[in-house]
Amino acid sequence: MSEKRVRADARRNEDAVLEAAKAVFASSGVDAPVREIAAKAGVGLGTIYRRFPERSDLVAAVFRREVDTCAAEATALAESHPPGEALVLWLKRYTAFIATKRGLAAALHSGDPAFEKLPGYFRSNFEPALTALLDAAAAAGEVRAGVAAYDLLRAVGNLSIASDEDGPAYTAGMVDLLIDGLRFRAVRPAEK
Amino acid sequence: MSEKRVRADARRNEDAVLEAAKAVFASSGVDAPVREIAAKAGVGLGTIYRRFPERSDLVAAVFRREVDTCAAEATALAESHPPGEALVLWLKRYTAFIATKRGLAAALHSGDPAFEKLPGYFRSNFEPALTALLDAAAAAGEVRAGVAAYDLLRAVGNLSIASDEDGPAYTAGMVDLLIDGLRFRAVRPAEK
DNA sequence: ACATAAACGGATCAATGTTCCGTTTATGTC
DNA sequence: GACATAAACGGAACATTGATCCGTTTATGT
Repeated sequence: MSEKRVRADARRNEDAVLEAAKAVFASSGVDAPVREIAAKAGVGLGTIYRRFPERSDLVAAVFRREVDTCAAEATALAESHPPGEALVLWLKRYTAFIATKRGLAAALHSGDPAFEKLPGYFRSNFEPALTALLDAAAAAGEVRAGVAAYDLLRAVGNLSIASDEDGPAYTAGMVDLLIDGLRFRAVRPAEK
Repeated sequence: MSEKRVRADARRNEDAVLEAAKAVFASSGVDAPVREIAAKAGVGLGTIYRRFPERSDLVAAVFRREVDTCAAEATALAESHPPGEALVLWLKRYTAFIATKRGLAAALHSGDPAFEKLPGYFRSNFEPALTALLDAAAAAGEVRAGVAAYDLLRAVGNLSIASDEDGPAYTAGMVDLLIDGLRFRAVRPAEK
């Protein structure tokens, strides 16, 4: 079923709203009022609600957009870095992404139907991205083979669950350890 | 500094409010409106806000009360069951407690200052309770020694993070496995 | 240039968190 | 038991926010 063409001003406003929402969530938290987002985007409330029927739909859209951006960065890194380096850089990027999702995570587990498809979206975007990086790095002999992307994604997610203020340093240190664990027992091509 | 005596009707209403809040959170979710809680408790809105300056203070109070109840059950179980059995029963009770805190967990991670002392309250109540049960069970040779209560509490918490509808069954099964892991390599007193 | 439909935006409404203050009641003293 | 007093009560009112509605504006196709 062909999608009805969307006007240019509608596309422009949608982008503005998503950018504004991202910035407002970062500065005022994921519970910041829609009026603040509208003011920052320079649009009316009706403009936001015409495109996002409920506030949670807007939150979910921001999340999906950031998943898209982070997943796309895997391809970009693979094109400009050696396999092992690309993998490490992306895992650090992903860890940073998870860190900024703390407040969003609370909303995600609120039971709101708008969020129920997000875990799947998350997985269907990140898993292929990381699998590609892992395969390339393993083929280059820079990491061991046989590590499932999903397991790594969950591991970083779990390691990011920290209850003290030293959380970020702890998480970064543990992710470094994880990466070194990947390197250990890598099989160099010439050794095969 | 001596605490000013609180009137009997004030104490009665506070209990009524906390009981009502617990029931309303269970039936309507942790975001249920204060008006619903007031109606169920049979008090006015001013009565709630006089004792709990903000809604999040009420949520935190409900949580502390349930932590108190669950922790106290450890002592009660120890008095009426053999050590190993008391340990198992309490771990299951604790698992059930964690399960009912899903919605509350979202609120807890919202960044609200009312909740920032709760992890400490949680830990300072549950850790001694579980340590006592573990020590008694180890002394009876029913479980291995050397397992930190805090590690177990966190493990059950982490195992309770499930993203599908089979979560409860999965969690129960994994907690059973954990308990069996405790039993394995228990040192019977006569074998020492 | 014009017709038309998509998009806009902000006033308005409903719901909820929170405050305020006149009224009620528990408690201590005589 | 009467009385004074202060603690507690409760619901109307206020502020804020999610969401809706409809007159106006603007993008787009002919």
